[in-house]
Amino acid sequence: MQQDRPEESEAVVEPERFNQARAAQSMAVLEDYVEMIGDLIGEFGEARITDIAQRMGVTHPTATKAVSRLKREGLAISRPYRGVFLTDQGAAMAERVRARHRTVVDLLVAIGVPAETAELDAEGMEHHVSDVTLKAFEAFLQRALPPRDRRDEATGKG
Amino acid sequence: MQQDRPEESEAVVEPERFNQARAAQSMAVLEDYVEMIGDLIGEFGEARITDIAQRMGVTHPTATKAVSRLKREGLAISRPYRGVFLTDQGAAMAERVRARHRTVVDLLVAIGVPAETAELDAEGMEHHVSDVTLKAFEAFLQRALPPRDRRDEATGKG
DNA sequence: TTGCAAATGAAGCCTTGGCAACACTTCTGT
DNA sequence: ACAGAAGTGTTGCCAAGGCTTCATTTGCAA
Ligand SMILES: [Mn+2]
Ligand SMILES: [Mn+2]
Ligand SMILES: [Mn+2]
Ligand SMILES: [Mn+2]
Repeated sequence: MQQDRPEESEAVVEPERFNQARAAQSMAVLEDYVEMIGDLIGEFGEARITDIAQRMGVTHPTATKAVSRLKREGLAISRPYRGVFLTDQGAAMAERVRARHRTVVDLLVAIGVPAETAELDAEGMEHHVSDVTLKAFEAFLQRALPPRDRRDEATGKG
Repeated sequence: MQQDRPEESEAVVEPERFNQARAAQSMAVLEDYVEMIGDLIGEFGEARITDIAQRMGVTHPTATKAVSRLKREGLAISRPYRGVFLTDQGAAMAERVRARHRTVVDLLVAIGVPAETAELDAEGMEHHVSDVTLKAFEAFLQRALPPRDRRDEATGKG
C-alpha cells in the first residue's frame, strides 16, 4: 500500500462511469414525466398539471417547471390553462421508457425480488440501464422463464 | 378509455416510488464520494482534493463542495490544505457502498451483461438497490454460481 | 348567469451540483 | 533558500428541481 500516484493509467478512464451516471440522471426526471403524461393521456385523454403533480408526488409549480423543460426539449406541448400533450418524439420516448420500466421490474422479480420492492427500486434503477444491459435483461428473461409463463405479457397489456 | 378520475385509489400510493427514488438519489453523490475517498486512503494513505476531483471527473471546487457536505453530515473530516479523511461513520458507509457496488456488478455479469457495461451501469443503479433487493441479488448469485466444492458434486458422477 | 372552488400561472426562495476565475498556501527541485 | 509549480480555497455564476405564496383563469353548480 501507500504507493505513488500514477501518471495516466486508470485515473483517465475511471471518471467515465461517473460521467455516464450523471448523464443518465439528467434524463431521469424527463423520462418519468414523459411516461406519466403518456399514462394520463391514455387514461383520460389529456394530462392536467394537477394530475401530473399528484402522481409524481410534487406540488403543481414543480410539475409546471418540469413540463416547461419538456416543452423546451421538444417532448411536450401545451397552451395556457389547457392540458399537456406529447409530441411524436415525446410519445416515442414514453413508449421506450415504459417498456424498459417493465423489463427492469420483470427482471428483478425473476431474480427473486418481491414485486412491491421491485416496483420501488426499478423507478430509480431504470434510468441507468443502458441498451446493452436492457438487451441482456430481455435475453435472460426469455431463457429463465418458459414461454408459456409469459403469455399475458406477450398478448395483453396492463 | 377516457375514464373518470378516481377519488383515492392508486394516486395516493403511486407517488411513493418517486419519493423513494428521489431519496435514494439524494444519497448518491455522498455515497460515491465516500467510497472514492476510502479507495484513495487505501491506496495513498490520504485523499487529496485534486485526486478526488480527478477520479470523480469534476473540477476541484466541485469536489471541495461535496467534501463540505460530507463533513457537515459527519462522514468526513479535513483541515485546510490537508487531506480528507473518513469518520468511523464514513468508513462504515464506504464499506457498505463498496460491497453493494460489487454485488450489483457481479449480478449484472451473472445475468449476461458485458463486464465493461456492467461497471458503467452499476455506478448509477447501485444507489437505488434497496436492502431487500441486495439480499435477493446475493441469494441469486449463490444459487447461480455455486461454490466450487458443491459444483464438483453436482457435476460429478451420475 | 353568475359566483365560487378548483386549476393554473407567476414570482421568489432554497439546496445541490456543476463550472471558471482568481487568490493564497504548500511543496519541490535547483 | 527560494522561485515556480502544484494544490487548495474562495467567490460568483448557472441550471435543475424542490418549495410557499399569491394572482389569475376556468369550469361547474346553483
Ligand atoms: Mn423512474
Ligand atoms: Mn418508471
Ligand atoms: Mn455510484
Ligand atoms: Mn460505486
